[in-house]
Amino acid sequence: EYVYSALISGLYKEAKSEDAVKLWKKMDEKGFRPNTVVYSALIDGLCREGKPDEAKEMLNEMIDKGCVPNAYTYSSLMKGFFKAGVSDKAIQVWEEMQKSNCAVNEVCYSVLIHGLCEVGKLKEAMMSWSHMLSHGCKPDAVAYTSMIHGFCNAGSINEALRLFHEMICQERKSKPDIVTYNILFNALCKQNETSRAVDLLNSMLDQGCDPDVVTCNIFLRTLSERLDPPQDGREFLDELVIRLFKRQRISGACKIVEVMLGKFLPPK
RNA sequence: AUGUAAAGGGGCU
Repeated sequence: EYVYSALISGLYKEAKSEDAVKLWKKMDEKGFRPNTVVYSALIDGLCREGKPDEAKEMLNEMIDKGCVPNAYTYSSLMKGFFKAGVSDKAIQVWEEMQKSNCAVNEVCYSVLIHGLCEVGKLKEAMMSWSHMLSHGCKPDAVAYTSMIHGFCNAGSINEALRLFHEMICQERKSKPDIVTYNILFNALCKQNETSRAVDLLNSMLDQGCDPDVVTCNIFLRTLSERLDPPQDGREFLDELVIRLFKRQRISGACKIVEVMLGKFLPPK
């Protein structure tokens, strides 16, 4: 099981689906009975390939054979249908999971909330958020960030910030990370609230979170598009490097220097 | 304590 699941998953991720299917057939010929993990790897692979309907058939097959789908299986399938633009079927999978005895976790909720937000169903996403809380499932950083992203895209930055402040007080697995911050930077910059974005950047540095290449791109873009006269961002990044260095954040500073070199913005 | 076969979030394109 361990080898087959790892191979199938890896082959699909490298876009070698023919090889994955060959392996699956070979496994079958050998009379090997795949378990939940192996089925889940195949279902996830089919979804990545854009074939969620085939993946759904495999779900039915595994159930017929007495194999019990779990949160991995259902979350992959939901994501697959969302990715294919068939959110109705994704929701059907969600409902099927609810009817099963499967323990729903924060990953399932993240996939659902992300998918709903992506098709503009913010209300439904918020209902899923409440559902998660009322069922005793604690949102982790990804779940929070998915909901925050949904609020930002709907223009509800204040709602997004309310969740963000909630995250700050949580335990480690629910603390905001660089992805959370980048989503907020992007939303604030796009609403011409650059100074609030810079304030948030400062508090991020205080929290011990290092900026990355996406952070740089977000700020460089606003500096060149929203500023009169436009800036190339070199000074901004130079200052960032210095501030990281002063805080002994050597690897964080190096990351920014690498970004600068990659953009032909020579650091001072 | 953490990690140890399969699933989830960010900018530009």
